[in-house]
Amino acid sequence: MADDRKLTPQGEDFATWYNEVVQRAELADYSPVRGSMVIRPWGYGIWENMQRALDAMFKETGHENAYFPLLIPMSFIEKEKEHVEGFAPELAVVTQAGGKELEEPYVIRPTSETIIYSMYAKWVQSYRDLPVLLNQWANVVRWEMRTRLFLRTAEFLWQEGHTAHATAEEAEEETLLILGIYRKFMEEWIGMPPLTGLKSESEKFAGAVRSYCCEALMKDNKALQAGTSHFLGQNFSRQFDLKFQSEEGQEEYAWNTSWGVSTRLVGGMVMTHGDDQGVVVPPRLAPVQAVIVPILKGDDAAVLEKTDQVAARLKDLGVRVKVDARDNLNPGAKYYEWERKGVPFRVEIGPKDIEKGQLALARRLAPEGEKRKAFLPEDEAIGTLPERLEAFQSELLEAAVARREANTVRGVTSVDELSEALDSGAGFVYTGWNGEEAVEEAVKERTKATIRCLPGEEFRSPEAPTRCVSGSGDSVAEVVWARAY
RNA sequence: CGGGGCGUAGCGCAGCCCGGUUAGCGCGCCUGCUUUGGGAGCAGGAGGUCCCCGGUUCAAAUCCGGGCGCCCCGACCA
Repeated sequence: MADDRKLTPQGEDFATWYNEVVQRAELADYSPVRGSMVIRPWGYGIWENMQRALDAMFKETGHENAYFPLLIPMSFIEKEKEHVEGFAPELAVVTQAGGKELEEPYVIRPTSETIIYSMYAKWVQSYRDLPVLLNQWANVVRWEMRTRLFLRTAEFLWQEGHTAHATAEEAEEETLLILGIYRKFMEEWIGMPPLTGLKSESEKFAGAVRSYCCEALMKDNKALQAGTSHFLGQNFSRQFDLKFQSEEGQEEYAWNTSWGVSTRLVGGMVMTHGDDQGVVVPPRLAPVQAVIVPILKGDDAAVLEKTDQVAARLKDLGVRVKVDARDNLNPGAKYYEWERKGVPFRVEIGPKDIEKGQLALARRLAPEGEKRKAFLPEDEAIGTLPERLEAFQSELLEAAVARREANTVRGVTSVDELSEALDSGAGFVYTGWNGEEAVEEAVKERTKATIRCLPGEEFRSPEAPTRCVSGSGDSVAEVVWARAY
């Protein structure tokens, strides 16, 4: 159980650090299935807390959960041209069942637009049936060439929202509503502040008219696409005959949106806050917010009794606590283990503390120059823990925002300058763009960076760029470049 | 799919080039005792299809052929 090796430092090899920390913090492990991982209880607990928070936000805004089949008829996927082109290379297909060849193969869903809109077509006749606002929590399979724990796995867990509306304006509004929810969730729960904006034509979802996205900057200065919200127009409704009769009696195709975030967010959390000691889990997501370690030296019964008392009092205050009373590990070994897993606070209780009516309270991270561990009067330590957890939560967000800003370069006007900025460690680089795909390709070829998004208004530079970074043509939009996961 | 690396006890590795006893080491695990405020100590013990299939040989972890999987770089990819 004890694991006394140090992690590969982030600065030495970030990718190796990531693989080690995910496994050794017991977030996930490799499985016998190629490219598929097992999400272990610690990682799954974090995902469950993400789910709970997001689910509540979806429901507050009028969405309901439903569930659609895992298997989708091949012909459904093939109906929308760009959709099938986008997903064909990574489909897993079922051709046999019940010992017989199937008449029509089934695809294991890579995403569910097709089967969901085919059902909406049955349920919607009138504008009075709109909007339809459904979400499903599900697993999907995409046969990726190269997989990485949480970031890109062949099978992953996600939520996918699918809505149908009577007007384009309403659908667009929905797309942006969800983008806002994603952003709020990432900031307030993960402490991972994303840039939000629009995808370029080449990066948008296969089958969408427009894709909005959340792009977060990881500690190695690579961008992670953390969530997307798509305006699908009538692309799918036309293929699946999703029509309704309008108030004026006209037959019209519905307007759709789809949006999703996945277990990739757990990887984003790791790469946003983790350090050389391990993962750091934001308090709101932590399955255990405070671990209590009893220091046993002879007077065990008294210490264990006090430990249980403190645990009960913290639980009453709404703190998720765990008592680690294992007797085969030294306290130090437990500290390292819980720090690697990223528990925000640790409480130590020993005979000396009982004598003095105090507790030792240690933070997973402390602000510059502050000690991580403090001895506090028992009542104070317990009573202030909820607010300390909230403070910890906001400090994580503040640190992540500061890191993003420190690694952002604006006003870049040439590809040379862009390339130089990226090579000297910049994360997000802002430039002008003439809207041509050829520029994206040329820059990608040279720098490995892609347009992560056309940033939303509040992220744009005070002065809009006038010329394209390529040097040819006026800028039609400011864009953000980064090397991405 | 191209290039590179790797696969030997739960984990990390040595042994392989140059075939030859019961296949080793560290950590972990089990039992006991002593410990416990930053990765405990001693003693005893358990644990192996040497990734898989085939070939060469009196004899294969080791040599040869094929396959599978993992990691890194690239290509590909919401």
